[in-house]
Amino acid sequence: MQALSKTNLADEAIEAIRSDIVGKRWAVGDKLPNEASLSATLSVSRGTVREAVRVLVSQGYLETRQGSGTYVRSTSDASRPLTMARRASLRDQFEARCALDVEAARLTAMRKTPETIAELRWLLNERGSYAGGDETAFIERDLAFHRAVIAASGNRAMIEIYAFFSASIADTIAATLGKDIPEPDMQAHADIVDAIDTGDPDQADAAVRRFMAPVLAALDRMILS
Amino acid sequence: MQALSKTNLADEAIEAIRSDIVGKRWAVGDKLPNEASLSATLSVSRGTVREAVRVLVSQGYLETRQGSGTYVRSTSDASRPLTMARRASLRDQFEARCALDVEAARLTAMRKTPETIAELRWLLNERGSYAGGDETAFIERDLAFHRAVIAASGNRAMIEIYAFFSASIADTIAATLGKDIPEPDMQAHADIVDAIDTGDPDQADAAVRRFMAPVLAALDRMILS
DNA sequence: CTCATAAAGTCATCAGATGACTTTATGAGT
DNA sequence: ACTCATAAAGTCATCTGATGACTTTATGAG
Repeated sequence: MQALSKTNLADEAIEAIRSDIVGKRWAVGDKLPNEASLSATLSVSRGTVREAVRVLVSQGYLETRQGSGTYVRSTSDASRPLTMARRASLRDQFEARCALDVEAARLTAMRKTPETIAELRWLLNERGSYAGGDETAFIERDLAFHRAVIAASGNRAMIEIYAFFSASIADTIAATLGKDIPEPDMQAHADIVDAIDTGDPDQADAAVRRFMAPVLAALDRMILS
Repeated sequence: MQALSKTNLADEAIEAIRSDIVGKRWAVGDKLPNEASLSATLSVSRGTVREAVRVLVSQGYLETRQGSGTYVRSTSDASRPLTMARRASLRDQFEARCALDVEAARLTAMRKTPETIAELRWLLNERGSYAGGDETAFIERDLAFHRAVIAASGNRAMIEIYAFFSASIADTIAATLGKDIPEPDMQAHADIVDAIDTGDPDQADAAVRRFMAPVLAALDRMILS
């Protein structure tokens, strides 16, 4: 597909072996070639082969038995996609989170109740505007509002995936860059609630897109610079 | 949880480092001691340290930057949301997948190239219509088309999450009910490609929604009955 | 004070060697 | 012919040392 990400030898070895496993070249229970053979086949050192094998063991694909060999334990790993998603770029993760924001807002608009709207307005009021002080707490209040919008959609799958991206994005931001990312103001937030309150999915959709556009644009500028 | 077999230095190193991470001895973004130091601290060789670190990287806890060091990326268990999302209802999972379909189609419409469109049309032709025979192979071809639409968006996070839901949905369907879910026909698929080809995100969005509506409606009837 | 360059620090990878454990081959004893 | 202890071979586990690639920091000329 696209291989623009600089890849190291061990990761290539992991993918090479994994593809042979999921491609059913070896069945469950089969014994892999020994480390020396794999080393020669993949044109990497034995140490690199061992790193690759150990990762695949930790992911449940393989099992090693000292003195005996390495065996296929499973040909699939359900946790892989999320692990990979977590390694995607900040831009991509944010874009995915936006997708959930938009679609959840549509659902919420269709399924809203007066109580839902009241709770959202209350959370938004609690959030307030940032005026110095404990930034972590403010971010948590902000996130609580967004989570509530998703939660109001009633879709548990979206709720969990959204939480996944929120945490992953927070990690990435904390680890890589300062927060030069614009924080939409009170009015932008209130617009979302109002749009949901109309009960029209298209209005909710549009409100969230307007909300997110400047943030995504800022991320693009960061990448280009 | 962990077996009592202590027969493995690398696993002990993994647990030692992981416990220091989740125990907040190092915060997110912190730099770990270099490989030589870890090697001395844990009383294992550098190669063993590297195996341990690589496993933790694959699990999302750490991140290594050649020439710079090894950094804490997350202190939380990344697999929890996954487990919860898998437990969501089939309806919710499908709805989440639709959200990705819609948003990815928008992105693809904006970023498409002639090659992209050509590949999509080729895949759709390969898919053909189901006319009896190997149903598994047909489903795989159908999925390949949908995956290609997502892949063309260029968003790696969405690609992986989509794969996650696809697999999870397939599991759920196989485990619980037969396939009384309607399969959109050739024309519905072709409409999506055409809409993407216009380059207009709104048209792509609408095409996917038209595509998905009957499927979601069928799921709703199932739940109500 | 700026900025190109050198130096130091760190991960990536390789090669070779030894030890531990498992499996298989061997052969004496019955 | 069979049994079974033992040797031999095969394989993973681990260590040591070295080289290359990349990043960060220190240096010094202008």
